[in-house]
This record gives sequence, C-alpha cells and structure tokens, in this order.
Amino acid sequence: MHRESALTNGATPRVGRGATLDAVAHEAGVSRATVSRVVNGSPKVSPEVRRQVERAVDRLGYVPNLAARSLVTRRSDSVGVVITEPTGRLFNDPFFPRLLRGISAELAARKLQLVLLMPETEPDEERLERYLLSGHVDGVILVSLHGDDPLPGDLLARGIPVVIGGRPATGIAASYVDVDNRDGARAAVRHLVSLGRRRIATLAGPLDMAVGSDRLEGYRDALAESGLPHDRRLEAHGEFTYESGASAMRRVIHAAPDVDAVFAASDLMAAGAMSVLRAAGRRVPEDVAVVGFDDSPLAVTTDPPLTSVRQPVEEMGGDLVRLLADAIDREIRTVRHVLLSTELVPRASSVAPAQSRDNAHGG
Amino acid sequence: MHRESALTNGATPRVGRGATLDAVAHEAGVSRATVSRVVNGSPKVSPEVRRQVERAVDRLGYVPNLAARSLVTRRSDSVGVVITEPTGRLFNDPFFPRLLRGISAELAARKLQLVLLMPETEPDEERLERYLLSGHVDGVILVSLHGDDPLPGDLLARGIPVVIGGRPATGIAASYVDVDNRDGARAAVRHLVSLGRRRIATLAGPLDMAVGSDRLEGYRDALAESGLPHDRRLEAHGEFTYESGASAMRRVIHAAPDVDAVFAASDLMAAGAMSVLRAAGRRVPEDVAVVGFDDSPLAVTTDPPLTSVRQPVEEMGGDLVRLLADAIDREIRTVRHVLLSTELVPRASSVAPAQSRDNAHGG
DNA sequence: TTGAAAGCGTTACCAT
DNA sequence: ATGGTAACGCTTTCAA
Repeated sequence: MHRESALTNGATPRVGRGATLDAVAHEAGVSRATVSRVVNGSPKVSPEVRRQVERAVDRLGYVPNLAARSLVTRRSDSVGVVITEPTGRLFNDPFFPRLLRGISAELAARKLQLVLLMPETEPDEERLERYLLSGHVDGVILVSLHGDDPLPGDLLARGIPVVIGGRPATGIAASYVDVDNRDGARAAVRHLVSLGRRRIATLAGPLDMAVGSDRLEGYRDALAESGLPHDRRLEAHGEFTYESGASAMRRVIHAAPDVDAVFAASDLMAAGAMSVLRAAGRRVPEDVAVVGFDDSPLAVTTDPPLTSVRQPVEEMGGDLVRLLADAIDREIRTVRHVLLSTELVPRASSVAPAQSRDNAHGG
Repeated sequence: MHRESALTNGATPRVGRGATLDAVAHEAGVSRATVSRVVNGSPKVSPEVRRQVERAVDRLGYVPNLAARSLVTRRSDSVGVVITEPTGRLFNDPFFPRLLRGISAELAARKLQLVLLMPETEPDEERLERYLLSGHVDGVILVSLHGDDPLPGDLLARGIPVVIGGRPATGIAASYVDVDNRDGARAAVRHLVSLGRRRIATLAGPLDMAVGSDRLEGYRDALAESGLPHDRRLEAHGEFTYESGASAMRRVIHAAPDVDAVFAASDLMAAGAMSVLRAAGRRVPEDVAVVGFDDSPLAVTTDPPLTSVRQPVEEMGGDLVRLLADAIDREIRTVRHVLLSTELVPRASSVAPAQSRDNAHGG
C-alpha cells in the first residue's frame, strides 16, 4: 500500500550501496589489503587485527561485491545448470525437482551460485551456447541431452568444465553421473523370479537412450542368470509414457497370453499396463505381478500400489556438483564416471502367483 | 579419455580471456567508448563506424565481461528465484518444473539470468537472506512462502523488488501473482451441480494457506448460488496429500453416507478419496462423482480418469517476471496483483448420477 | 604481519 | 558523433 517509504528515508543503508572494503578499512583503522585478507580467511593476519576487522565488518554490515571480486579473480563462482527436456520426464515425475534440490544443496555448501538455463527454442539454444562459452560460469552441468547435441563437445573444446547427468547416448568423452539402470532392472526381475514368476515380460523404453537400453539389458541379464528362456514375444517397447505402456501391454498379452509378470521401464508405463491388464480380466498382482521403475509418487497412488525401483536422484545431483567442483578447483580434466545404485521398493503389485498379501507402503 | 588436448594447444581462444573492449577498439580503429556505444546499441553512432565495430566484434569473437559491466552499472542482470518448499508440492506434481519453465522463458526474453535458490536448513536461509540483501540480484521471485516468513518484508524494507507466486497468507504489501483458486473451485462445483449432484462434499486443504481457504470459499459460493444447503458434515480437511484425502473421505462417508459427489482440493486428495470410495463399495462416477484440482499427470492415470481444474502455471511464471521487471526497470514500487483464471478439464470421474458415460482424455 | 599501488573490463561524463 | 578519462570495488604482487 504505502511502501514508498524505503525510497526516501535515509535510515536504512542506501540500497545497492553497501559498505565497501575501504569503509571497513577506515572503520578498523587498517588498510584495504588487510581487510581483504580477513574477509578471505588468509592466515597471515594477526589475531588482534583480525578481531578488529571482523567487528568493523559487523558494524557496517559489509558484504563483498561479487562483481568486483569476479572481475579480478576471473571466477564467477557460479555454475550453469542446463535442462533441455522436450516435455516428457520434466512434467511427469519429480525427477527434476529432486535433482535440482541435490545440486542446489551441494552448490550452497560450496558457496557457488546456481544459474538455471532452460532453453526452449532454437534461438534460445544459440544464446545459451554463447553465454556459456564466454566464461560467465565456472562450469556447466548438462542434464538431459538430446543424443546429438554439440553443446558438451563445444564446451569441452573450449576448456570449460562439464559434467553430464545420465550417461550420454553418444560416446562423448565427458564425465557423467548415472543411475545403475541395468543393475536396478536386474534386481527388479530377480525379485519377480524369486516370487515364482516364470513368464516375465518387459515393457522397455526407447533404445536410443541409455536409460532405455540399460534397463532392457538388465532384464535380459536376470532372465539368463535364472535359466529362463529369452522370448521375444515377452518384449515390447514404448516411450516411458502411460499410453505407450498400455499399448505395449496389449501387444504382450496378445503375443504371450501366458504372461505372469511384467517389468516396466517406468512407473508410468506400469500404470498403463495395469489398466490394460485389468481391462483384460487379469488380476494384479494375483494373475500378473507388476514392477515399475522410478518410484515416482504415482507408485503409491495406483491400485494396488506399485513395486518399483528407487533412484538416488538427490545424490546424483550432489555427485554432479562434486565432480564439477573438482574439475574447476583442481583443474582436473580427467574424465570420470559415477554409477549410483538403486533400491527395490516392494509394494502390493508384486506377490507370488495366485496368493494375495498386503504389503503396501514398502518404502 | 584423452581430453587434455584443449589445455595445451593454443589454437582456440584462450579460456576465460576473451577479447576486451580495448582489443575491439584497436581492431576497429576507434575508441573504447565508441565500441561500448555500439555494443549497447546507443543511437549516437554513425552507421559506418557501427559497421566497422561490428565486424571487429565478430572477428575477435568479443563478448562483454558481465562482471565489469555489473561493477559500474550496479546491476547484476539476474534475478533470484527462491523456492522454499518443505517437500510437499515440490515432489508430487509438476508445479515447479512448469513454473520454472515459465519464469525462465520470460527471463531469457529479457536477457536476465535466473539464479535458483532452494534453502533447506536454517543456516541456508540465513545465508540466503544475506545474499539477497546485498544486492547480488536485481530482484527476487518468492515462490512458496511459509506464512510467517520475514524474508519478503526484509527485502521490501531494503528497497529490493520482490514479487510473490501465490497469494501470501499474511497480508504483506507485496505484489503477487496467483491462480484464481476460488473461481476454479466454483467452476468445479457448478459442474457437479449441473450434472444433477445434490449432496456435494469437499475435501479441503489446510486453511492457513490461501490456496486452501480460497478453494473452500469457492465451494461454498457455488453451493450458495445453487440454493444447496450448507452442511458441515460435507466438509472435511486434509493437507493436499493422498493419505489425507483418503482419511477425509472416510470421515465424510461416515458423517454423510448420502454423499453423491466430491470436490477435492487437489488431485492427490481426489485419488485417495477414490480408493476409499471403491473400498466402501461406491462406484465412481456412477454413485459418487469426483473432481480434483491441479490437473496433474495423475489425473490421467487414475481409474477412471479424473476431472480436474487446470491452472496456467507457465503463464504465472511469465507474469511474475513481468511484474518484477517493471519494478526493476521503471522503479515501480506500486503493489500489484494478478489473478489467473483456471479451466475445468472434464474426464470420466464426473458424470450424471446412475448413468455411465465414456469421457476420458478430456484435455 | 601490514600497506601502497597497480590493475581487472566496463560505463558514463565531459570535452571536442 | 567521437575520444579521453575517471570511477566501480576488489585482489594481489611487491616493499617495508
């Protein structure tokens, strides 16, 4: 209502004009250099002087001007986080919020700023590339790359530290952090085997993405090690979506009516599959056990609740930052890879055949 | 693998040492001042000189040093986006990704950077406040405020432009953008009335949040204007979660067994309600029609798909930026409020009593 | 251990 | 229309 006050009265420190290093130096009766040393925690300052300066800093409410500092140190103390996602995963499970939280926490602990970049259009991407290439950030985290994106290569070529979230489809020589999708899938299918299921189908994701093919490999691994036959009729493909899961399930039921379990590459696909199974008169979990992947909130709201594979997404964010910070601070250009392990969260959608059990809220 | 190359060869422009204004001036045979004018699009430059400078800029791949610019202009050309969400909404529907997308797009169009801040701990919040108060950003977007957060007040008192996403619970004199929750709720309940439902319950959200109370008000509005009696037994409360929706539904069934429709304050609550209704032997939508709020992805995966109220979240992000940019550029300190209208998305969960219809995928 | 002074790359004012 | 020249606030040698 009447918020203009702050503009005219001079009581509060003038906006955007905090105390400078010089002011603190005067107040403490020392030189700018000394204040700078104190502020930056240099050991070469006598305890008494340090105390005096610290008091002056407090009295004046001094805060360093980052622009000035950045100008001389040639560091921005900020990292760019680039999220290029058409729309899919972005809006269907809380992957990005969780990842950002993980990244943000680790960045904050290192006093680094998070500059978020979400290009949508082609011009956006060009401006983005120019921005990143001109050294406005100390490093870049790339999150969901299109397969053929030239960005990581360009950045690397310019010597800008880059880490990638999720194994890139192309074999670019960049550091990345990924979830061990293959192992997660293996665990999910082993679980179904241990339940006594023998005709286990998979609804796989797109094979041109590492997540897609890795989860399929894991499925095949588990079948092989259990001595179960590899049957193409039990494999169908989709794009991680509800609709594609439903239609893949229809195909499987048609090709292999004796299916008694389903491992879906995403919870969304699993949900689609469950609705088709029900429509086809199969009971879940009695007739067909179902396991998903992602452990999204959806897994708790389906009926029955969905057994799923949980990924340490926040941790992935933290590791991305650690890798990047190493590259920045220690000028490490070695390519490193981190693989994070998953956790199977059993819920009511997967039990032994023809015998129900109540097992909700497994996580 | 062998990525060290970029470090030693001198072919590419040296990292972090782009051409300076001075270099361009030399190359173009003019003064720094002139180059600066060209770069900043000043009209007071002759066409020929402008062309020469532009060519020099291209040749040298000149990009302005933001730190240097910022140091003299006292502008950071960046805005802080603060998301303080315990965990609730953050992880259960794609509200934040959508909002960030909207914010990011509008910011990019104005060449402003998005600095994302997600404080988790108490110390985090203190550092956050110091950071924002020391003028490192030109303005701040606050997204999901706790009721008693002192942050907006502190920022405003220091003359830092602030806009808030979602009407703040306390009546602080700050600009905000909100969804017209009351009107959305009204539309949802009118829809149920028009279907012929007469015993319409609501599962409300927490009343200490504007979203919660607004949606409840809307429900009451619609009942009143339809001449339907106000019956406390038809009102139950929860916290927007699945579990709380389920338990609220249980209470309603118990207190008012003749309930024939439910308006839930969130899709999650609606999903919880549907599972309870089914367990109680009520058919959805035949016996009880259900409408949710948010139009989250969940609404499409429930069985039956859920009628819901869609909010223009991206648009909200855009408006937040517009308001903020006005405050920054034109030094407008006037408090302004924007209310965004919602849209009812009919799906199969709400039909006329005792008569089924197939109406999925209404969006 | 402390201080003086030289930049860092821009912008903006004042002449011309 | 163009150029010279102070700032802007900080870090970092180099001396003392």
